[in-house]
This record gives sequence, structure tokens and C-alpha cells, in this order.
Amino acid sequence: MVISSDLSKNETSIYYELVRQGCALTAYELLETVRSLGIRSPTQVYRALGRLERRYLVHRIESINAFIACAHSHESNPHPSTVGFAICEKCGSIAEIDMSNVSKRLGGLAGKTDFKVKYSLLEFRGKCRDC
Amino acid sequence: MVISSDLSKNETSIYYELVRQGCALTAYELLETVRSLGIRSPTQVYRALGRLERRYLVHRIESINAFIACAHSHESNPHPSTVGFAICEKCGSIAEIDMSNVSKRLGGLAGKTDFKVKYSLLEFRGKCRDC
DNA sequence: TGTTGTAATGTTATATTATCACAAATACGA
DNA sequence: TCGTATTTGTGATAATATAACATTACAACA
Repeated sequence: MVISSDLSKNETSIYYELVRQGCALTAYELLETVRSLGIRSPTQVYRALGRLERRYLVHRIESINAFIACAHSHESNPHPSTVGFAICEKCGSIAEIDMSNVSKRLGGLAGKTDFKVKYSLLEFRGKCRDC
Repeated sequence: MVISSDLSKNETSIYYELVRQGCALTAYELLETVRSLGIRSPTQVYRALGRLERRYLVHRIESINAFIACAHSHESNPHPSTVGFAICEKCGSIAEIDMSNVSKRLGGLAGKTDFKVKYSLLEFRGKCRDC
């Protein structure tokens, strides 16, 4: 796992923690785990998360108010316009789905109604292989 | 607009209000507008919304914590497994997108990784025709 | 080196969104 | 009409997120 350089202190703390845990965490769960690193308030967590999101290093999973380190390098598409997740309702596991192949087609969907898509989010709810 | 029968008093109040306004409202916005109808607490609003969601009369829009009356009759597919929205970041308007044609193909996406999709949510962010 | 501007941080308070727990009222089939 | 399930009402509180403002770190550069 290559870690992006030029992250600030708090960004680093939050990002490494998400990478280390490898699962989705809420802002307040994160806050507890990084208290020992000197981060003391929700504001600090949300700020770092916001910046990490803007760099596409972290994704927000809307339907569960949680955050996860981006699983893909997004090398070919460093600024992904489409992200997808498969969320298991039984065990809570979350897999990021590679949307590179469907992104365009999805855009077309909205385009029909003259909507200019900047970003799209796809969230699947269901049951994972292990459950 | 055909209104589903067999709704309870509070469900009716909430659902009609969403239909009347024709846009997405947060639970607390709804609470204010239906106070005159005797609904006094968030709990009552969330309860009604939950039941309406289960009947697919109302959709929750995750990325903005808001609720909207379902725009489609879902006649041919009364229990939609895929819903899509186009959310304008400028004016806030929200259009529900008919996903009946892509639903299956999307499911295939997740199926590749042995994930059994029960429900999928697609949210576009961008700019609508009028903006 | 000192200065200056920008980004990042720290801190407190507060706003917003959502649920819990439990009691009371109501609907409705047997 | 009895019993049961559903719906409603109410108060408290939990969980999530932002505002406001003071301070600090640090790179650029005269």
C-alpha cells in the first residue's frame, strides 16, 4: 500500500488509522482511536476527513455515516467521478467496487434528463460471499 | 397522483406533505410543517417515514439526510431494488431517475464479487438543466 | 534573519439528525 | 367483547456534524 506523501499531521493520523483498520469507521470511532495521537475533538477529525476526501484518499459511505480508506489506487483515474460500495447487512463488511467500466454508462443515464454529473455514488446493500 | 390507501393517520400526514411539497425535506423540516396536524416529536416523524420507506412510498436520500415522495408508481416493479437520484448542487433540486433498465446490469457488477444485492442506491451530484 | 501570508491546529460551544424507553390509545379479528 | 397487535404520544438522550475564533506551524522571500 503506497501512502500519499504531503499529508499534514492530523491527516496522517486519520488516514493511517483507516488504512490500518481496513474497514469503515465513523468519525467518533476514529476520534477514540486517535486520541492517543493528540486529536481531541470531532472538529479535528471532520476536518482531516474532509481534506482526505477531497484528495480521494478516503470515501464517505453515506448510508452508514462512515469513512473508509480508498481501496483503489485510482491511478488511471486519479479523481474518480464514480465510487461504488457493496455493504453487507449481515456482517457489516464493505467492499469498494471498481466503477471504471460503468462510470460513463451511468453518466448517460442522468444525461438523458440534461443533468451534468460531477460525481456519482453507488451503494449496494445485501449479503457478502462469506455470509 | 394515486395515493396509497391503508395509511395510518401520521403516515398520511407525512406522506401528503412530501407529495404536496414535491421536494426533499429533512425530518425536522417535515416536523415543522406537520405540527398543525398534531405531530409533535421527531420520533413520530421518523416512525412514519420508516414505514413509508418500507412501502416504497418515500425514499431516503442518504447524501443529504432528506426524504422525498417516490416519483414513480413502481407499478411494474412495486418493490424497487434500485433507486437513483440526480441532486443539483446549485439549486438543490432532486430528480428521481428511473433505474428499471439498468438495475440488472448494476447487479451484475456486484455479482462478480459474489455479493448478493438486495437493494441499490445511486446518487448523482451535479448541475441540473435549469442551472 | 526577520517578516509575512497561508494552511493547519486547538478548543469550546452548539446545531442537526436520529433513537430509546415506556405508557396510553386505537384498530381489528376471533 | 375480549385479546392482541399496531399505532400514537411524550420526554429524554444518543449520535453525527458544524461554527466561531484564537493560536501555531511553516514555507516563501525581501
